[in-house]
Amino acid sequence: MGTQPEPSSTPRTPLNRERVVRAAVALADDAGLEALSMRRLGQQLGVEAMSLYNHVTNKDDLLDGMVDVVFSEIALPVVDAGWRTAMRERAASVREALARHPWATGLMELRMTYGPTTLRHSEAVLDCLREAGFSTENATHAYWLLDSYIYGFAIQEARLPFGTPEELAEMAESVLPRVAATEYPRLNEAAAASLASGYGYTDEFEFGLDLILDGLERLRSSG
Amino acid sequence: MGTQPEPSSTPRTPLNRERVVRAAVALADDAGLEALSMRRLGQQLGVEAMSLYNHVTNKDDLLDGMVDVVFSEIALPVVDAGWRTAMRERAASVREALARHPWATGLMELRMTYGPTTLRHSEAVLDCLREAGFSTENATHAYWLLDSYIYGFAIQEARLPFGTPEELAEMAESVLPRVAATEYPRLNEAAAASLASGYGYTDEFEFGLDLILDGLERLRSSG
DNA sequence: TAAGTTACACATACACCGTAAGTCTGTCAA
DNA sequence: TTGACAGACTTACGGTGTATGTGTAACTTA
Repeated sequence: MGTQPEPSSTPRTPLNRERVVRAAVALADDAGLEALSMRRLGQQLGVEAMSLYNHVTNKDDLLDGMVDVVFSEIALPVVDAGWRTAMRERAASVREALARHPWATGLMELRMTYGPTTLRHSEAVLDCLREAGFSTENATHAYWLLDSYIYGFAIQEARLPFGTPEELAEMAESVLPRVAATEYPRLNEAAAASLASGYGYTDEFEFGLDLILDGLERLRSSG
Repeated sequence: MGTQPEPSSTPRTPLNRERVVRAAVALADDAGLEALSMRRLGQQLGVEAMSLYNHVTNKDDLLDGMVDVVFSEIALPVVDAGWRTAMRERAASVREALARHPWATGLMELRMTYGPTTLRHSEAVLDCLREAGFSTENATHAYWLLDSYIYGFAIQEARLPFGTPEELAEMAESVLPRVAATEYPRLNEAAAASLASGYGYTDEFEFGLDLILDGLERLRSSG
């Protein structure tokens, strides 16, 4: 091979779109979306900002790619297991993905990605419901309802500052007494009850999910 | 009164926080949130950008104020009418407010406003549910469930590009044939059905809402 | 009425942003 | 060897939020 290339001084790993997008996701994950600038991302990759534009047409394009990464982490529903567990698992999968990347909920609203990932996912969900006996209309209803609930829950979860029950307790102890008591008795009552029964987002999420699934089951078997 | 002030050359209306925030809301409403810059907002008010900082500590503070405006447009639940209609009307009110200001959903995630507006609202909702016979725990569940659904629905509604059935039809005609048919039969099927029955967001919203309210009613009367 | 204080619009300046445009360099094909 | 080309680099422009300092008109107090 004659003279080995012998990467004289810079052993540069060959940047590409995949690497750029993944680095962006990582950066947003642990520094927040507002910290994601082209210059800083370039820095993270050992490269000037403008070099990124060889692999990404735009910052918007980059953000689209990031959303796509998140969506690709969502498991497709498995029809064989029955529609109900399929929907339960899908819901959990979506929630986990959005919790893993809290910035994602903020992005989804703007960019609406009718890319193959999204389309395939929608198709799979609808197919699962139709196979289970839902009419076309009811399958659509069910999809809207479930997705609305899941996204809405994810947003609220991302918005609240406490992830663990301990954080919740700490927060409640410091904030509530000042605010509430006489003026907000119901809020106080609810907070106290939540504290008493080691409150957790997962339980809360599943409560609502099951209520919805119960309603959908009734819909399925009756119509 | 001697010499009337007689605003010699500049009859400046006396800027204040209220006016600044309202102008920001108006600007975001019809030019989009990304068009809202301090300079442009100042221009809109006939003032230099820096002058705004006499009434607003921050851009974040401004955004908080905007969110507060939106929340203040949401009607408090009226207990007398019964919990179900109270919750229905509240849901409609929230959805309308968020649809009026599509940028609001994008903001809510970040800033979490435990201001008096929000607290009072939460208190009223919880009180309504408790008065209707829900246990403390179930009232909390119900609140989470309803809010998640409403917010999630609002986001999806804001994300989709077609507001009217006509726009939907137009969109479907242009996009679907290219995408779907053999590869995405269920999506096609659903789209066709939606087109056939003059599809509308309000109907979709109320379907899910009623299903949830039914579930909650069962919860209330059983436990 | 005079002096002092305050409120608030303004101008300037800085660091950072996304990105258009052009240049330099290393690799591979002919 | 040479030519093409991919891709990283440099420079520059107009935009952003906002720290800092100045000027002025309106109120307060003596």
